[in-house]
Amino acid sequence: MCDKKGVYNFNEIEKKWQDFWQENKTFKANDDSDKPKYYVLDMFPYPSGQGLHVGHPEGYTASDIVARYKRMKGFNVLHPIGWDAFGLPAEQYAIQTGTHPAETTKNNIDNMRKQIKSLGFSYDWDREINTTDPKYFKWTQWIFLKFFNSYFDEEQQKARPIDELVIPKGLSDQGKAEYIDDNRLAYEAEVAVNWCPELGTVLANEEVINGLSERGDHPVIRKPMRQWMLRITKYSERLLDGLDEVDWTDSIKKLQHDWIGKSTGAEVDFALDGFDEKIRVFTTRADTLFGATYMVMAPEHPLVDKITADSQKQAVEEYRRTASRKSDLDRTDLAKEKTGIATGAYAVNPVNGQKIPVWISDYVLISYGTGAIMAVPAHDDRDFEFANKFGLEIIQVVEPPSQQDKDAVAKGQLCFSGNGRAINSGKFNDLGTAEFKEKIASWLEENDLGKKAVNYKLRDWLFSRQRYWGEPFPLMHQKNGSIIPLTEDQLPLALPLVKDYKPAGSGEPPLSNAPDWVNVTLPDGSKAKRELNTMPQWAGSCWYYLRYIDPNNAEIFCDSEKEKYWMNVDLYIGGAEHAVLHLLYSRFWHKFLYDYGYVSTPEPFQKLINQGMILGTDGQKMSKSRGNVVNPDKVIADYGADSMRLYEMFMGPLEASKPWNMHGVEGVHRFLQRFWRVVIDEETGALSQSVQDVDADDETLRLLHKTIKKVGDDVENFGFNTAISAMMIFVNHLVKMQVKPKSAIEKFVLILAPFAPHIAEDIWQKLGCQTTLAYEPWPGYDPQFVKEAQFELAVQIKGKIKDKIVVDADATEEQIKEIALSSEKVIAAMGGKEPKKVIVIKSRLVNIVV
RNA sequence: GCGAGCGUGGCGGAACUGGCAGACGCGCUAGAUUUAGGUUCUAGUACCCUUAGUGGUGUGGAGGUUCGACUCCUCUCGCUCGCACCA
Repeated sequence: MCDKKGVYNFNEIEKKWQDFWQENKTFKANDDSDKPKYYVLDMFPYPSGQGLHVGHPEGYTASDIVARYKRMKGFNVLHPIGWDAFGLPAEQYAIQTGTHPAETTKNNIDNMRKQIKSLGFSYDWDREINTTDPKYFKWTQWIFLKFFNSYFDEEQQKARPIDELVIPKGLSDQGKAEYIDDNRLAYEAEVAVNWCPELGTVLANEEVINGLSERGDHPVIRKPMRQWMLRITKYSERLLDGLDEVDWTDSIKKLQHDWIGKSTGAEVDFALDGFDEKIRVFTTRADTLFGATYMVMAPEHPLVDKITADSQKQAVEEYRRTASRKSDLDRTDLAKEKTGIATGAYAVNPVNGQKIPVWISDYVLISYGTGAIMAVPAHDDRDFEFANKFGLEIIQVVEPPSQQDKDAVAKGQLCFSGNGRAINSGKFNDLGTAEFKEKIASWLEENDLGKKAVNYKLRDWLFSRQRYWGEPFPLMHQKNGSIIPLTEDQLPLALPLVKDYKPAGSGEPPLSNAPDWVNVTLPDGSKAKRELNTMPQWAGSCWYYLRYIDPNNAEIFCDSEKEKYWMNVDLYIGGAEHAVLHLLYSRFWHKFLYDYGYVSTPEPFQKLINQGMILGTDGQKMSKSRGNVVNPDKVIADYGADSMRLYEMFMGPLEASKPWNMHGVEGVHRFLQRFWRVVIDEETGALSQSVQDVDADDETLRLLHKTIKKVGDDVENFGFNTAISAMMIFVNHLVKMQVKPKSAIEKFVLILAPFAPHIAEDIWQKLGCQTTLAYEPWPGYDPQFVKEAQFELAVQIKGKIKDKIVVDADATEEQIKEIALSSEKVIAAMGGKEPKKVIVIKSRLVNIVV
């Protein structure tokens, strides 16, 4: 084998073409082109020390096939890649070894870039970006400052400069400043965070598992800390509406829809017996007001202190202390029984003047609605459970439609939360649920007791992290507490060098270890301190797709003419794990930039595809501990990048999870090898003698055209596995032929090229073509050849196949019927009976009913 | 608990809009080439039965609609993934 000159030497071929593409900048996207544009984007990777795993190339291969296909279809294609390079692992490594995260990151990027290049993806490498590059994060900081300097105009439903905010009259200077700060889209707030005393740091929700830290299993508690927040909730409605405009799967849309969690209902004020204050509640079931038998406030509710009776003070205090120590996870653990304590205070039900007790319980969340509820135990499962536990009154006010439920609910044995007919509700009796809601809302409004209201589950975005390896906030704090943002010419604000990457024990972030950087003298001689928090990893990925459009612009994050040409992203491929957060955050930033006219489209990503997970050979998720991780470098070394790409696509549908199988790689490798041998003489490396300039026979021509159609259609629909299967069928046909028509092979090479570009380029060259095939037009097909000349007609009697007859494709229904009925086998099978009904499906089958 | 998705040979998977289930690949069996293994090539391969047929059964299970169901409807079982007290 080794002495033959012309064997399929994939290592050599792949290196040769990767070098060629790089030297010739084959895939450089042109900003100034008459061609229609196509922007195909991959979710950029975090450059980890582990390097690439086989999951990465799945999405990247799919997008690369589309990119290459679209180029051949005459599109000007933008297909970029970069690095989402801020993040915790490099920082942890720095804590352990003292290596600067920038160095670790650079090494990891160099390694992964090499790996990615070895797969032959058609990226425009001149547009490579890196979120940790100061030239990049300058603009992340710049966008943050825009948020800081903006407010949300409710009337226009859009962001506007903070200077244009109308400030209420009669405020003191301090009051004005506070009013402004309260309206900024980036604001500071004291919020409860996951604090891990053992690690001395704050953790993200995802890093807390069952109340313990993911790393090291240390206890995590809730602790209020000053944090930066982004007011994403102002965009709830627009983020919801925008989902109608994009071409995403229903399941992803639903995920985002539910995450935003819009619910419409009413706010109702309950007077407090003996106090001037009122308790305001939010409810979606104002029609059950007559059944409200008690109230519950969140333990953190500001009224609790005021209204608690002296006799309950101690118990209430203790309950609040316990609740505050619980993590969110503990609090939401359904397995736990409901807890709570009465405050000793009473509220008055506005519809009937009934005095009802006020309790506190941690099943009511301070962060949703008004932080207090009216409890209707007969018609709310949670209230039902609570009332039963503490012996509170249950009054039925809705009659269920089903007789069975009716009795159980009446006896107080069952809670019914569906719609029904109103009872025990005074003048509202007999109303249906929907109608009741309307009527009671108007009644509340007329009597100044409440109004219609909308609530969202979506919370403002906690945007600061107590970490080193992130974008510094471009802000300074003065002694008097006021905040001075940096000006645009002061950006980027780079990270300082520190000796110690650990957070200070007090919870001060690692940046406090760089006093020279932290302490600033302002032009007027006064002192200020820089913000010590950094931004979360999501920040850089919120807008990276815009930077690819204009990666080196020093004046603006993206030139608006170029933005208008390239946006929006036509196809976005990435993992489903980002279905909510990344995609929601970047849509939010995009809409914000849209408000200022920096981007021209309301949504960034038109079409979204989530590739499925690649599992280990054992069908389990790949992990180091299971020892089932497949190394892509090894696969490429053994079988080549083309085989790797082909196998990743051949495994199954792109969006499905599927297990890896090394024999499968061998299978597609054999396919490439077989094709190679069809065309190339293995002894000499020249074109095989059997490839000749002859006309293709009818069968070959039909198969070729059918294959061209099938592969093109499948690429358009992301059915890469079936496209490959069609190409295998074609090659199997070629193998059988003594003389192979060169013209057919030329066309076939072109459709293979997006999938296995190296071998295709090489064969293209051996066929005598001088230059790269990357911009050769995608071959067309002739519809007349796609149809078969004849087909095999299946003849069924009562749905069972009795005969198969070859029939001309242009036979009429009558002719087909006749042919079928005159078949000997059919006549025999009918046994002399007369056909009752004959169903003819053209070009498929005939079904005879007797 | 709620929501979404999925169940097809030994395995990964195909099957257009209700029209021949199992394309393509893996694996396996037999044969050819080879000193042998591997490679390559040829033939076969859903299951069951028998005298190998013009046979029976088959798309998680049970019903239904239809001339005809992997496909549509109802119920049910199993798996996977989200969400998880949002009033």
